Amino acid sequence: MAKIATTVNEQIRTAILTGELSNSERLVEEDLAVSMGISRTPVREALRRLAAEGLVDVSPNRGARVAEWDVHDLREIFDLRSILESHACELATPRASAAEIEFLENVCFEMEELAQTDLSSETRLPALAARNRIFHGKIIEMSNSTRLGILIETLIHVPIVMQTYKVYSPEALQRSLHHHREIVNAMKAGDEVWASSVMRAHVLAAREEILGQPDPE
Amino acid sequence: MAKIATTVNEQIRTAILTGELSNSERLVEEDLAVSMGISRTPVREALRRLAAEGLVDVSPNRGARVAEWDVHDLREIFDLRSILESHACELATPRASAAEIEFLENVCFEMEELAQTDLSSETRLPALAARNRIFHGKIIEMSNSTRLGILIETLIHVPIVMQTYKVYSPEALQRSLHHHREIVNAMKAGDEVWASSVMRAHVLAAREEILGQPDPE
DNA sequence: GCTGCGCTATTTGTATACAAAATTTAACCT
DNA sequence: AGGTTAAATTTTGTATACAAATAGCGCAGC
Repeated sequence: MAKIATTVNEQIRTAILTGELSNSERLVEEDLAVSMGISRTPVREALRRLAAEGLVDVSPNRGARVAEWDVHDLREIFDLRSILESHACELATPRASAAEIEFLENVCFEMEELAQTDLSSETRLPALAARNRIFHGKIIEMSNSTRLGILIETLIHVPIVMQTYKVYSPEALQRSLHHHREIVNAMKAGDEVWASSVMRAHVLAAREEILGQPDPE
Repeated sequence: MAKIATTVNEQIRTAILTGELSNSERLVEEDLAVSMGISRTPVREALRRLAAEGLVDVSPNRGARVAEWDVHDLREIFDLRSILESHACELATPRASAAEIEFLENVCFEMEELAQTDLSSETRLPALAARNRIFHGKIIEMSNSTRLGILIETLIHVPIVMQTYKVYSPEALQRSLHHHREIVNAMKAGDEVWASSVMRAHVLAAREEILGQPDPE
């Protein structure tokens, strides 16, 4: 069993994402350690990693709390995602191989199938969310920009992604799937402006679906 | 003496940035620890932090090495900076207060003064670089987007920034200063498209100045 | 000379111990 | 009673100890 710290990282992360650890709750190293039957050392490491991922806040000598996000934060995140993922599309389009296009089309097809089936939401939504991550991840990979991938990943770690499809209305889901198709079509046509524009719209649409109207401020 | 780990972090970082630790050199925890007269624990923590910042690579059970960047990496970084800093300008422009504009104008003025003086490069360049960081940092701060600031910061940690002005030709320096002025003017005019466009050009120009022509690949 | 094996020595990962700091609790003094 | 200070407790930060994994090295075999 290599790297307990990694396992711990996952455990704490899912605990946060599932809301098992409530917002701004204090994360006491010793408590977490004993509850997992390990020592504080790997817990400490995991907490620091999670801090780097933005899931917890740590203050010197005062420990870690689970991070808190307000609507403004989420808006920031979606704005940045819209910019960065759109850029990923732009980079990916001229590099896309036929095999990669086909792969993306397959994912599109699977998601469309899933959207039609009447499986109970408990099985359907995770399957959709997983395919969605694959779709977006593949494009980022195709962009061939390591740092871009890292930046997007740090943005995505934030919880909403988990619940994204839960709040999706049927119409929004349809629109989302159409966006995916359109992105692939644009890439197949080699039109990076088209592809990146659709991706930008795609993410911004998700933002509105989840956050509602832009806050006036 | 609070938080040795933070101190260590700084020490190792500057050691990397100054090239004191050569590229892809192995960073043995114990060695670093004894050379600093402390234990492995804070060194470990510092290394993980630096890994999160992208300055070192750590593999499980295999330790940390200082990260290596090739031209492709640097190109990626500048491209992303051009996008993100331009976005920062876009957000900052409608929010800019008169005082903030004045502050930026002051920084511009100081940099222009510095560029004219005949101080030896050893004192002039660091002063210019410092003002440059202040200028860009202020705009990011004005954008009021925490995450945007974090993303840009992780990109900037990479060494080139340190040497940026060293390789600047006099003409490039002049252009850079004019860009700064133009950005402030655009913000004063409340024209976020103008401001963000100049910023994008500003960063891309820096990219070319430092990296030369785009690699054909 | 080169490759593959196994051994030893380093080096990382985790646990535990102790010191410094912060938080909580209790007592104290107006 | 209210608020302030001072002890007591908890919690973090660092050091040390030990187990597991890796890397380096020599040697045999071809």
